[in-house]
Amino acid sequence: MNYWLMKSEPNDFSIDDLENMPNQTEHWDGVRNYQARNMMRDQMKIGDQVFFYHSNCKVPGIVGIMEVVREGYPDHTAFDPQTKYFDPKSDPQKPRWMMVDIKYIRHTSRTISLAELKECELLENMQLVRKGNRLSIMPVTVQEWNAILQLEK
DNA sequence: GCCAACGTTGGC
DNA sequence: GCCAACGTTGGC
Repeated sequence: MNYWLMKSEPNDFSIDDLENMPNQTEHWDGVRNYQARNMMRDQMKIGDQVFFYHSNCKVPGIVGIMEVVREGYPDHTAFDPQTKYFDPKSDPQKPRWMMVDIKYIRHTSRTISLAELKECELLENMQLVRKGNRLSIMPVTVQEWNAILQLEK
């Protein structure tokens, strides 16, 4: 099993929104970055555990845990001119963008802030805390995963 | 709102 | 294939 972290702007889609979805499950649409796309297409497997991260907000940080429940398939929002994620270059016969389905597991007991993650020595090599990191999906090692769960307590 | 970092686009 | 221009991300 693999571990991941996925970012979302809470104004757009928050951990509470996910919890309130039917079956507490939603497709992770709108990713328009090839590296992130490749991870969803090739590496994310059913049962993988994922941190939900709130970005671009007052206190950026980890707010919950979720699980992959459907593996990579075409992101249909790329085909719909009505959505802000429309991409005319994505052909339904040959989709450019992919997504996975994610199911809510729980909120963390509190927001584990980016500032706190940056202070943790065990996490100093984590992609998230590196300067200039802009990937919205990234792998988390088992050591990092466990270190973050320790921080939560 | 600013701006650094980074990805993408497109002319050549 | 290079690289300047441009757009986006996201912390602060």
